[in-house]
Amino acid sequence: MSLRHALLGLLSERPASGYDLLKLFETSLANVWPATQSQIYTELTKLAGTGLIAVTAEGPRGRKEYALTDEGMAELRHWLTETRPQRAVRSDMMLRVFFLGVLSPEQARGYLAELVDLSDQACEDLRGLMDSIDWEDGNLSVYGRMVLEYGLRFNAMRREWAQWAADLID
Amino acid sequence: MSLRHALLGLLSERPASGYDLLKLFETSLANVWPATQSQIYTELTKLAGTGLIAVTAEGPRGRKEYALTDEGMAELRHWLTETRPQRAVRSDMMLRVFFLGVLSPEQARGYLAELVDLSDQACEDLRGLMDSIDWEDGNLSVYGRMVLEYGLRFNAMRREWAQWAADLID
DNA sequence: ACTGTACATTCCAGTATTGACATGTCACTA
DNA sequence: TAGTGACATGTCAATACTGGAATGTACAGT
Repeated sequence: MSLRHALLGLLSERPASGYDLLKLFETSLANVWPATQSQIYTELTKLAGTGLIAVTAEGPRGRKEYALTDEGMAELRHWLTETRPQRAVRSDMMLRVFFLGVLSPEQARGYLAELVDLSDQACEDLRGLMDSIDWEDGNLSVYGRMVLEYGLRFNAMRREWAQWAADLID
Repeated sequence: MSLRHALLGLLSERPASGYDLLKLFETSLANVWPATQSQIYTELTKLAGTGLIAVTAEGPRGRKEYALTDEGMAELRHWLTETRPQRAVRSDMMLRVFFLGVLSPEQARGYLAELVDLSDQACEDLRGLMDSIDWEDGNLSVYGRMVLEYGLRFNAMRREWAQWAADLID
């Protein structure tokens, strides 16, 4: 159900088309809630159907600009304040670690070394993102930056952990 | 596709019934790849259909014990060595942070304070889990412990971050 | 005038996941 | 012996997600 709220959240900042939202997902939200193009367009149609958002303008190439309605804003606030976040986080990466025992120690170490590289790469990407973003925006800018910091800390933590774990195999 | 491999991984340690696997998911795997009962039984049937696992014994109450076949083991190894883990991690919790701007600073701070508590709680739960597990087992024990350590570090990191973020709002 | 690229949307089949409901057995104990 | 709780599986409808195909428009540069 979070995709719905992710869209409401983005639209709370400013009106946007499906295409705009897709780009926003690719940059800012990709690291916390990835979504595909088909999913976004489908959900926008549903959201418009239930009145949480509305088409406020039409542009070239069939562009439809959506904006949050009062009901949509109410739903967004309700989600943020009245519902508890899910504790469960799925991690393919960590799931694999459980079963490294079926591989040789060398292979297991190799996997963990890969995680180190991957975390480094992710950190670098986030830093690139940080530089590329126009930080003059509204609320999303302040809180988006917070999430970015989280990403950096998270990857640093994972890097250290993978290093530690790889050393442990010896 | 990871549930399939999670099951293969657990069965690589020892044969087990759907019920056993369900319990294993509830404890060890709940934090990296949650799965429901219906999903597990459905997947076991499919896996048995494709020959990656096989029923090796039947017990009371219709209990069916599954074991990994050679093909299943090959598939598990293939997954671990030949396929890249997904970088994307969905986090409801962090998604919300993006949109805290629609709330008052007090409410936003409240949410972050909740994350601090939640992380503390998670740490405590993991420590409880650590004490309750029989660490004399095979491979799963070694690598399961690694994942547990990851959980502890992860929650500690998140705690610090949430604290930092809450302070930032002032 | 042509061409490539970015813009922009819709639809679909297949798979994964959720959250029930339904059914029955076995062991223990009050 | 009646009841409870743990054991054990199967099924279903609804929703979420993936990955791709199909279609077409506007614009900038050559």
